[in-house]
Amino acid sequence: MNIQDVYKDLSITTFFSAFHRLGSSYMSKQMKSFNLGHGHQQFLMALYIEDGITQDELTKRIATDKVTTARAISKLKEEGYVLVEVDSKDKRCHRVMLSKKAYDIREDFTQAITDWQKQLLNNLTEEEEQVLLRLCHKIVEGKSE
Amino acid sequence: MNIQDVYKDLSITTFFSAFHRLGSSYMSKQMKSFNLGHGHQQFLMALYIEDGITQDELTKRIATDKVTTARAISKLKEEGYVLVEVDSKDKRCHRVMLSKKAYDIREDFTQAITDWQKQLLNNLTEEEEQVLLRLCHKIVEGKSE
DNA sequence: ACAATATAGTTTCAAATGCAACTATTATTT
DNA sequence: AAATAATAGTTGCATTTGAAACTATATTGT
Repeated sequence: MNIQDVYKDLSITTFFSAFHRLGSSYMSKQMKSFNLGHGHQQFLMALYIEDGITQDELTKRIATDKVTTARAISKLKEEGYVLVEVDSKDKRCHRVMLSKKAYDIREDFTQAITDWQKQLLNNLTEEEEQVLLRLCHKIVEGKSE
Repeated sequence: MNIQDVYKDLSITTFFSAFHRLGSSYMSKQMKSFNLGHGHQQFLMALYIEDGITQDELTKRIATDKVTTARAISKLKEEGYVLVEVDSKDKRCHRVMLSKKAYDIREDFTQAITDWQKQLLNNLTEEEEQVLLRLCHKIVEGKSE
């Protein structure tokens, strides 16, 4: 039984899970230098994209649980990467702001993600990579209405 | 800031993690009727594709940790879905065989996976879905040499 | 043949994650 | 305006998961 046969019936779910695990493992090591775990990566990324959003917005964008967000932000605060501030208009909302320290590591951090992506997708052409990203976007767009 | 902008800079890693989480959550509920968790799904799937492979082979195909495999198989055995047998030639290897019970649930089980896939990819055309699957295969092929 | 190395699997421990129940604040209904 | 419902976040508990160290068997090198 060759390798194509082995994977031929695997579902999308299995692929995504495998890619997630491989990425977690890789990023765990990379994030150690920032004193963070692989799970924090997405939160930093989302905040680089839009600084100052609330925990609830983070939860929605990352498609995770609010508990996970709360704990991730708590850790990021503890490590000095973010500041948390209660919204003046709606006191239920906590706004998360990136610190200087967070911007200081931005380049190294995004490089680590880029490196991982390159490694994971090394078998794809530039064009295929773009197609894959576009399909991912399209999947997400279908969910966010 | 509209939804496209929000996701426009997200990396492949973030997408895969989100898809994995969404799938885990969905499959957790589905797997309850089999007395299993979402993590067992991939092991059953791999065994339906090739019955009687060793734990080590399972670990490699699912791209997980051997600890995770050991525990998953232990649970599947406990629930009567598999039988484990020490290889006669190499006593280090444990071969995992599907039971009748495993084949009995096969249809319902694969249906659950199909349903999830449909739900996740509902925004994609049939053709796009095929492209996505093909790209996933290609990514994996690059890893397995 | 024996020592060193590699491989398959298990055990132990620590970290990540999710669900349910909770508090605090805001919005809606009557 | 008071009661009810909805929303944002937190806490506690249980489950899942992975890394490191371990045991048992097999392979390799001399």
